[in-house]
Amino acid sequence: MASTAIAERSGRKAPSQGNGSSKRRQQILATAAELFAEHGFESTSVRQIADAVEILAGSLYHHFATKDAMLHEIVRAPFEQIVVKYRAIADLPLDPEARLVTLVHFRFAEMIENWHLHAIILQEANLFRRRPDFDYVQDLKTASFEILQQIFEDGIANGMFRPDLDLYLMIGAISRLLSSAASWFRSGAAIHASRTRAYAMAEVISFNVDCILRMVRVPSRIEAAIPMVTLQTRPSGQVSAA
Amino acid sequence: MASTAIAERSGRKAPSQGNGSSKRRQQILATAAELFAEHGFESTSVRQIADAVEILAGSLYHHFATKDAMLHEIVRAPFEQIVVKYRAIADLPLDPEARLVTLVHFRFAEMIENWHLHAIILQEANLFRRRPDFDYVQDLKTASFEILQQIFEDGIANGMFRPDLDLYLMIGAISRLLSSAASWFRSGAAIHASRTRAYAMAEVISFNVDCILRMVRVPSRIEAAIPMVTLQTRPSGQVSAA
DNA sequence: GTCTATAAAGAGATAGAC
DNA sequence: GTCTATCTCTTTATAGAC
Repeated sequence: MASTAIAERSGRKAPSQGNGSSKRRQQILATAAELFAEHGFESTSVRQIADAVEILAGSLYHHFATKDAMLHEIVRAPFEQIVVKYRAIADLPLDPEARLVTLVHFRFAEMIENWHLHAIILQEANLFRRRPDFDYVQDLKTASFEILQQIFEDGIANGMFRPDLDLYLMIGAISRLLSSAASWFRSGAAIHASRTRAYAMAEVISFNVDCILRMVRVPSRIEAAIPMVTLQTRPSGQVSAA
Repeated sequence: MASTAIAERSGRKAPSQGNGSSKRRQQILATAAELFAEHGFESTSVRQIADAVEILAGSLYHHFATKDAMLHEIVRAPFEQIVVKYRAIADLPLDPEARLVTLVHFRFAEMIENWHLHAIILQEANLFRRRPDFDYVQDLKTASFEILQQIFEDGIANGMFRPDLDLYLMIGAISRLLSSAASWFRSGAAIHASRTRAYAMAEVISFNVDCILRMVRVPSRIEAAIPMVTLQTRPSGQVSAA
């Protein structure tokens, strides 16, 4: 029923919009995501996107109903899938600290990999807050907050993390620390760090893990070894600890 | 010589542009800053600014040569003055940790106070990187980096801070932590933190100071008392420790 | 200093030929 | 699935009356 209603709404003669993923569609979306991330959604014109994929502006409307629809397609499903992966990691059979470290590793690497998406989520936060049709973005952010919350509650319960932690502030701080660090790394500042040297991603991740653990560990564990983690991602998309 | 050249360049008949600060000019700039911070520079039209100050769009060009000129006036001088104040605090006759804590307090409060400016600096980072006429923004960021660097070098030298600190990474992390925390606080999330309760600014600052000190202190000082700081700002703009 | 009026370019989107 | 052509609205900016 729902799908019938959607099909009726999405196009009079339904060209190829809304559903499948022809190569062309995916290429256009990837290019649009890149431009949105670089210049902002509202400052990117459909003409710029069209030029970049060597098509005429009008022809884009064969693939997508509106510019907004492109943004939805870039953000919604991919973000949902990412949160699913976060949850899988948080559910691994490891102690809370190891789960935290694994999640931090994964989140950072994942943000670099899907940089365009995360840059858009970060930069267009105002837009998403204003527009009700993007409410799902906030919902997904809340979901990933709660994933970290569970880890911290476990860690406090078993004495690894400080019992006086304000979880709301701490989780927010860690999330922002990570995404701003990824943003910094992606901007190339890590490489052209002219003042000293270049930084590899693993090094930046280790630095951030170290910072985070110093913030959350009980004082007696402040110098404990940092858990090593290797993640295995199966072809199915499932993750497991190595 | 330079000022003559600028006067010649800035306008044929030089209305009231470039120099003084009539009330009207300041009102327009304040409104523009608000809109730029909220919606982004490129997404804000001169018409929106004009509407907000109840004037016609064309009339704005009596006050400012271009939309870009407005942005320069909003960012340049104010940011320069802020960095001057950062430096004054870093030069106070206190031990390095007290100077760090004082600077963090001041920076956070100042970011909330001049929120529009900081939001613009944060959000339009891409724009400022692309456009050579905004190079001074990067220069000022570098200057405030070096102010923190001096404090950390002193703190490592006298044994208060970890000698294994990577200053480049740590200063970047702290700067981003603070500005993202201020952004979060300003967004109202601190008040509508529906899940638990509201947070006062002093509380958020204390939390961040605590996090920062845990990251930088030598392990033996991890639970040392946190220096209390009260800043006095004289009418002249000079600051001193109370 | 603000208005009216308008230029010139660019925006998002549509219709219909091929 | 892409093109040509075009509509309508909005953009930054200017000229000149008041």
